[in-house]
Amino acid sequence: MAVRMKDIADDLGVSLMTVSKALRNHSDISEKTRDRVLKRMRELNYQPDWIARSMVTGRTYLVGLVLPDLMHSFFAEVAKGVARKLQPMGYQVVISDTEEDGGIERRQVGVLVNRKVDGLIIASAQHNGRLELFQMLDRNKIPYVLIDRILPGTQANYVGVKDDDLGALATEHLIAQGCRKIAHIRGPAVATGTGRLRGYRRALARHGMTARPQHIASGQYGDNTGYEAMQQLLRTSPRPDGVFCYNDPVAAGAIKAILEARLRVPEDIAVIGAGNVHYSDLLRVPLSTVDQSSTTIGETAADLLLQSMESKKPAAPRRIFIPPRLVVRDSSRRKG
Amino acid sequence: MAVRMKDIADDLGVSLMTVSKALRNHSDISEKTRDRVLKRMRELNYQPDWIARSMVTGRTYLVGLVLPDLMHSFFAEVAKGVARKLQPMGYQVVISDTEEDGGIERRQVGVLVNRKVDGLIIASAQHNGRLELFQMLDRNKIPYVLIDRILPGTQANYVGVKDDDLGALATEHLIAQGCRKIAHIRGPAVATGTGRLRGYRRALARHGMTARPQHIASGQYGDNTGYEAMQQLLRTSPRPDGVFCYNDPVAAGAIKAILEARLRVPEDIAVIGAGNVHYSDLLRVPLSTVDQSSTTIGETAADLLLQSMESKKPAAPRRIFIPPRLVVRDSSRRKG
DNA sequence: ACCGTGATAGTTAGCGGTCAAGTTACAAAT
DNA sequence: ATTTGTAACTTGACCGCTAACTATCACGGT
Repeated sequence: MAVRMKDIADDLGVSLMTVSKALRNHSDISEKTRDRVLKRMRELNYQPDWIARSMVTGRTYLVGLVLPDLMHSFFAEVAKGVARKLQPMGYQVVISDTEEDGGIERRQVGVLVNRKVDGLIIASAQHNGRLELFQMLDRNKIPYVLIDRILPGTQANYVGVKDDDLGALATEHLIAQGCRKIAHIRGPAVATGTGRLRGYRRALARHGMTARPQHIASGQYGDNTGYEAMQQLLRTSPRPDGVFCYNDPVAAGAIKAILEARLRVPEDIAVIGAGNVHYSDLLRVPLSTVDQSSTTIGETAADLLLQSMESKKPAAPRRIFIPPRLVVRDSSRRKG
Repeated sequence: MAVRMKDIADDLGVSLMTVSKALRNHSDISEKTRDRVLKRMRELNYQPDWIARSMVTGRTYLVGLVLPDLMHSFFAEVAKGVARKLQPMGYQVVISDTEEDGGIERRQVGVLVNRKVDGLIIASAQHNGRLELFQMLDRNKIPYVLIDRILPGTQANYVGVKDDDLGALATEHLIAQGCRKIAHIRGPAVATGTGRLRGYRRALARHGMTARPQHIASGQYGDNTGYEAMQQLLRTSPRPDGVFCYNDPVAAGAIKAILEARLRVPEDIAVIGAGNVHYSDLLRVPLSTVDQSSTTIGETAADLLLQSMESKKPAAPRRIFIPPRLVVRDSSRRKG
């Protein structure tokens, strides 16, 4: 069916090997022959067979991208960044949505490994057994880069924001806007959630305040976390005058609750989220947020992975932190 | 390094072929031998080498998913649906973001084809040369399913909503809510955009109205299409009392413009979008919309592709239309 | 006793490439 | 004239697996 090297070789009366070498610019082919070969390849529209090549070289030019949830816009953006960086280098991205399930994650990584992907980029779901999973990768010498969720206690390539800093940045901003009773709607007890909480506390401490326990709401109530957690916060006393929300969807829910209670944003309560999802400024009250440069994270992770894959000797793992960036919109901007 | 069939064969004193057959439940292996083989496989944690297998069978168990924009939540949801359906069947999804660029699309499809993916799911960006692209697929006998954007004038598997119906459904709803001067903010001049416009016109016609030319705004002004197009509509006379927007982000922008003009939604102007993006009800005015069951589209496309891939004889192409579903929220709900 | 048959296992050839070790032919060095 | 060198190709062997034959053996029918 398709054109093979052999066809070209027979066609030109040279050996298969000559064709193979010519294609890969091997030094011991004369310019004349190489040109003949390349010309004929173009004429016949020869496409090298990746599979056959993989078989002998062991490289697949496939990269696995393992994400907890494609629909979460943060991960979608990361995916975009990764793809944009890798495709021009001849790599294809195999995607895997683990639905935040550790079991699926382990299984999928396993599948990808025995598909012999050249490398992996993983935003790992929380689960015990993560450690072994990554040790397995180390043993098999498969380069990988973790993103977003760091795995404490291991050395591994990592790209993400420092969640502490993110939390601190957001909280500092609220303080600068004059808020003095700042609440936090926290995220799940994974790295990201606890880091942001820690940053929140740190910022308060720096200004001689402490977080009132009743002002830290955790919202594991399902999908409209933000809405419900905020309702709960509104009943506390003193009533908060600023809220730092774990992420933008939560913040959107919080705003909804505040407005429903006939309070104003930001005059009565200033709100800031995190993630800078792209619809943030389409909300009725455009949402202040902390941008974590999702696409950049993806691109950077891809770069890091490329280095690990191309270099023969395993380089020392690196951790790259993208600085969080404040995006002030109406939900936290107090004039004067 | 890894365990191969040969290792198991030698280990057990049988031939390689026996192992191969045992693994695949070939009928001419005795139960006893098969069990011995499988047992040893488990003990040694044998993982078949997909590449080697592909090499001889010609099947890769890879499916290409070609999308114009991963960050668009519709496509992200589709991707999720596709992955969810395909992964359990042993297929992996190779993703490709074409950034709405026909050139990239063609190139990527090419790459995927010579990677020998078993099938493709494509939401094609608009460009001339599409036809040839799909003819190429036909020639190479690669099963594929188009989604969202149909390609007129060809026979091909397709899954999506009928955009006419979607437009009509939205418009009928506005009419039912008492709107009499209904405007439309239209999308780009591709299948989706024109279909929805056609549906809008059809619904109006059915009720003896016609679309006033000034009430059809096209908003190619960049990213806040909806906002700007709505401002323009607000200056027309008669002022519309209902707007059907091409999609939800546009609708969100439109609402913003309306509220800024100190008008009320839905009392003064009712608004409906399309797509039911997941943040629609986080907006200040929860947005009415037409759901196109993105995940279902993905799953259905995957099913259809599975059929084409598994059956040897190429089945007649099918077009599956998912009925659009009205989701009424506050932005269009008029009491009484 | 002969042969056909069904159940089980083994052999032979690749699939389309690449790698490493030959083989030429011809020019320069001894 | 013989050796040596080198540029330019060619020759197997092999990557891990499967398809399509071929071989072996026990058993029953005639």
